[in-house]
Amino acid sequence: MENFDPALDGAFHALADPTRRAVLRQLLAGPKPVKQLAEPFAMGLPAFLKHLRVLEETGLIATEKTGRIRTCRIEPERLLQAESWLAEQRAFWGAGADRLAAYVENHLAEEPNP
Amino acid sequence: MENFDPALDGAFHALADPTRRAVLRQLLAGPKPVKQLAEPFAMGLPAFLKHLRVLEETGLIATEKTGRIRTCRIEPERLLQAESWLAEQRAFWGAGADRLAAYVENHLAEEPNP
DNA sequence: AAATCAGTTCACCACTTGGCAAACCAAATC
DNA sequence: GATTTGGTTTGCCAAGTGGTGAACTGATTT
Repeated sequence: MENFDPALDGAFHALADPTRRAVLRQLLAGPKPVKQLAEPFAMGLPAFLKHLRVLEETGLIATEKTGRIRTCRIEPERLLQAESWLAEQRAFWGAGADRLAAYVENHLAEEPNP
Repeated sequence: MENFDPALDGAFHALADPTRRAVLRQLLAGPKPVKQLAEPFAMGLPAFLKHLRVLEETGLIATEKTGRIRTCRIEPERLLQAESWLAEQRAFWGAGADRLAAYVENHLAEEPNP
């Protein structure tokens, strides 16, 4: 029932950028320092740091600075929250019988694009 | 490996707005005309139509106009695509053993002795 | 035919986003 | 102690977003 959940807003907004999704992908393999994370992207560090800050403020990653390097690690809770919202919606449109019938009628006759 | 998928960009961007998420919730119960969809929200129709267009261009909903009323219905494919991306990431960070250990250490008060 | 109703379009506005360059700070390194 | 290295801050800019009000179109009702 939490339609106005700011955490969801932030999580989906953060995920809407390919750079940020790629950062999350990199962090799946384990924590990494900022510069190593930034390497694959064709942009300056300031721009990249903005993306990191978005991810951190949203709670999708956490960072810690030791010495002069800042290490980033993934923070799975928000990711799980976003996924569970989507799963909840899916469960819902699976629930209505007529809704399901309409879906079948409209989509099963054609070839869906994967 | 499709990090630069514009469809995902659009889907997550569309989901980042509470109004649009609420519209999707309403449509889970079945197709609805525009005005009925717009009723719960404290905004004019032009602003609401912009949200609907975002949802439609992203492929999250489909609309059809008969007479003077436009009926909207949900289009589950994009939703599934977004959810499966998240599920994929979750599967990944479940894969790394040290990553999993760090997660347990940081978030669970239990002892993960395998 | 006139009035209403459901959308639509248009012009405009405040605010955010995503990028840049340049200067700056602190920690390693030479 | 001078220099590189990793990160940060500060302005700045073009483009996009989310909203408004007013005018308009076309279908329905009276």
